[in-house]
Amino acid sequence: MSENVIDNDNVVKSNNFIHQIIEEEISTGKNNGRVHTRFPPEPNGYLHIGHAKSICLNFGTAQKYNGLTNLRFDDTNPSKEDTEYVDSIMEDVRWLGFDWDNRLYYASDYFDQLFGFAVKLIKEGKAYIDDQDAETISAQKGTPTRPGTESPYRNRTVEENLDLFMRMKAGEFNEGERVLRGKIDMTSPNMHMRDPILYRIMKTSHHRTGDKWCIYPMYDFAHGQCDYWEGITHSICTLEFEVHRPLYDWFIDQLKDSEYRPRQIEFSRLNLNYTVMSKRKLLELVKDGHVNGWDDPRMPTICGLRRRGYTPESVRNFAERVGVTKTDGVTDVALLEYSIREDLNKRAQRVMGVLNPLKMVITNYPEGQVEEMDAINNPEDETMGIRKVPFTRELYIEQDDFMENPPKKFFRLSPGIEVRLRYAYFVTCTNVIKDANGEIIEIHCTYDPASRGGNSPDGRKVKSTIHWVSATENIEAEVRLYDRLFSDEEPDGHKDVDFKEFMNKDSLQILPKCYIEPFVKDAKALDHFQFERLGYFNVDPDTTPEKLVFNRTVQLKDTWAKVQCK
RNA sequence: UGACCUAUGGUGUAAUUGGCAACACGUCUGAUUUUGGUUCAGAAGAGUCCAGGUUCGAGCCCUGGUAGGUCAACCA
Repeated sequence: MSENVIDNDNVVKSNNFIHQIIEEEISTGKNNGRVHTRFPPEPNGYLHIGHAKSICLNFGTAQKYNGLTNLRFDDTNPSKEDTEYVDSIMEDVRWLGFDWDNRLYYASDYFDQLFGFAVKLIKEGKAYIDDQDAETISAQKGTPTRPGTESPYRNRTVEENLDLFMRMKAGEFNEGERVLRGKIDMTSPNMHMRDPILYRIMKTSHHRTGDKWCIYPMYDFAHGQCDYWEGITHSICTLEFEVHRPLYDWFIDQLKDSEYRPRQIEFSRLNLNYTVMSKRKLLELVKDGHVNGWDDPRMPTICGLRRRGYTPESVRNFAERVGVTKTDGVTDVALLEYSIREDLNKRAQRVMGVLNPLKMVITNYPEGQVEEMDAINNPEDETMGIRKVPFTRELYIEQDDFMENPPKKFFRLSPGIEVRLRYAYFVTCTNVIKDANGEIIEIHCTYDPASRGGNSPDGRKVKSTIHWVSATENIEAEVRLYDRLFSDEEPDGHKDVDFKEFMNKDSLQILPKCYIEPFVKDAKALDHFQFERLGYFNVDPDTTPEKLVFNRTVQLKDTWAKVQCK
């Protein structure tokens, strides 16, 4: 990678600013040189490519410094969370290739300790019960430019606070009637320090603790403490938590009883052009049926990318290439596409498939004859060997590979022109058959028997090699072509226009009847292929024994398409 | 009238902590090619947000601006 510096000892060093901080700390012996990170999703939705960046950062950083990474579910708000999400998150992290070993935690594991810590703060006069409603408290908080004012309940006695807190826990009050607040500083320039709410009443059963609790800690009151109790050294999160850091540190100060101290470090979240990344918007796309679920191959979710045909390696490489900084920017999806092409080019089984069939009849080829042609499985990897492809008198070729009146730089088949059928023969177009409307329905060719395998003994050249599939010896398949979901580079970047206005109406194109060479007949869900000259495709899980379904992961680079545009 | 953060080719990042602004994607040439793919060779493209200052020397340090982001859920 670009940030890799190969020094004289030939050691590859990747250094983002977080790694630099860590190396500095290791050299000064902070936390005894220990590195322990965590990936802390809230189980309220599916993970997306932005989370993948965070996962790679957290797990990758720990790996680099011989440290550990915990998986921790930040489940402090039972009204939004569900085990459905817990399961999908674990699956996605594993799929990416990371392992939390036996270190699976939940913020809810710490509810008792958190409660105890709250009691301690109350006893020390650092927290109090506020009886006001949300609106009043909010109004008293002031604004970023105007200081807040103190709650009339701020100076209750410890005894009264303790009594009220116990009664909150016992369920004596209704939701919204009481909250526990930290007693910090209502005039702080940082809004988060203005007596933040620590606990609120929620009479909702929790997906793990059931009805044991009716008061739940807020994010700020849970996250740093969980870090502390787990021995986390580097609490890596996204930029919007920057202003929470003083509060994070304040709680750590109240907790700390040794030299050990976790440190929150913020980095900028990933943005991709032509896509939206917020959970809320992705949920909207799913709920309103704009896509077919969280794992729709057009979605930037990890499960969507997986179904689309992305590999864990490609996603990890992408994350590495994007880098880690504090500057917010927008990454070009072209980089993501490059990452998957790069990976699949080396690994994908090649196969011939015709998406938009045009029948070709080789008039001088014996009827009923079937020849087995040798085809290379992957030119990038000789060990993958060769396979046989059946060749017959009637074939399908791609509609785009024939033009009756070709423009200047069109190298493919047209009347009177000779091309190579890949791994088979040279053929020359002799006739074009049209229907009553003048539509081309079939083309006739003659072949040169001497060119078997694709080379003529007389050494003559052709300008083009096209792919083909036997019209009789093939597998029919449905192929789903995907394009970007949005036609605008930044669909959620317009103040007055809803992001859905920019949805690309042609983001999904279904080709119900394509022809693929017989090799794919036993392909299993998620298997990758390169359809030669077209792109990378994988088998969609919708595939049944009766019907094979492919997704186009990404097209091959297409310089001809560029030429045409000019 | 606030606090905090950020600013380097079209895009994402780097610059050994003060020493000729580098890499990748993208773009454009050319070569090779039984994939208009891959690979290979090469090119264009920034003088580092602006203005001062320190210095032999500043993307890095100092001063002052400008622009953008974040913060006013009993969300995370």
